[in-house]
Amino acid sequence: MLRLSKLTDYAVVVLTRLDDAAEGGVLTAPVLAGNTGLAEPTVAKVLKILAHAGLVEGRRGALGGYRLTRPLATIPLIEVITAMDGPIALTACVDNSFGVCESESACPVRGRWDPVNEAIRRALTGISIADLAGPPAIVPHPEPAFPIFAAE
Amino acid sequence: MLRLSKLTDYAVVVLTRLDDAAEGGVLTAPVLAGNTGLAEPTVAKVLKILAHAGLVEGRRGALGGYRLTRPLATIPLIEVITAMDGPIALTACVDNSFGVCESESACPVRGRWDPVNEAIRRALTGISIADLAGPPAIVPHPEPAFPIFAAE
DNA sequence: GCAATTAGGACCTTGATGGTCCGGATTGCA
DNA sequence: TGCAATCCGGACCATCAAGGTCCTAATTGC
Repeated sequence: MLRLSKLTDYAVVVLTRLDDAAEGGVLTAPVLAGNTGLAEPTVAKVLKILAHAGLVEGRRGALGGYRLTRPLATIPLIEVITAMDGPIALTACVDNSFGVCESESACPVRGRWDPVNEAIRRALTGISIADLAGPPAIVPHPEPAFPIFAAE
Repeated sequence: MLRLSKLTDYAVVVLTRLDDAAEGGVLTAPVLAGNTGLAEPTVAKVLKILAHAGLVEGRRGALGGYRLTRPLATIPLIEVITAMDGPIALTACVDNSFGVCESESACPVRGRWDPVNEAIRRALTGISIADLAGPPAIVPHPEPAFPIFAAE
């Protein structure tokens, strides 16, 4: 299905809700769970991963919570996907690990998936989380030119 | 990981190998299995799905086999992915089926994934199977302009 | 009639994903 | 100083779809 994980979907929702916090304020995992309608342990898991990626910042103790480290408009979608799902890699043969594919010698598309991955990577880089959460009006993207096969 | 299924990967390999057949000739599943290094039942499965999608044509009986219905250059990658994996849909909330998501009322990104799916869809439409199997030299794509957020 | 081949589907196994839970560390407050 | 709230890190298990195999028809050529 070429789908991304639910955790990534949750992450986008949580990030947009986290944006509702007052300036400099923090939101706790239970509060975010309530706001999003997601289960609290799940939200906590998402926040931990996002914190590990540096997208959010956790503060412990009483009056602790999470807050964004950057405005949503400066967070490209691919960064969230990479944080939650790992690097974009449509197939297993994208890395240069030889010897793992038994069809290696006969495979005619070996190494050819890279441009595809790159094309998708660029598409996801050009969309910010703010674009997903923003007002209904679509904001034209500042980088309209999009050559699929750039010079390698 | 944002990966597509192995079957799709196999499909691309099989299609490129199928292109080796002589003009008008056919290749049988066992032969293709030998050429690709994949298991014969797996190749047969892939071919059946591709035949159902109209990308290849099967001929039964003795001297039967499969052949391409179109040149590889005219088959966009997305067509193979759609045939093998189903339609591109990064998240479950892309269709307009209301009432299935318990967080529906609180979800701030509802319906906002469509542009993302569309962006990826375009990226994959601009790449043909021939591009994946072709010579190392990258062929510049005839449709370089790629507005992420087109007017809706 | 027989062999070769595709067509269609059932079946089982395996791995990743989704989701939950627990103990420990940190912080603020009484 | 003790306590409560909260994040942090990881382990754990259930579920589900993907991967892969196999079997039985249907078709075709010799």
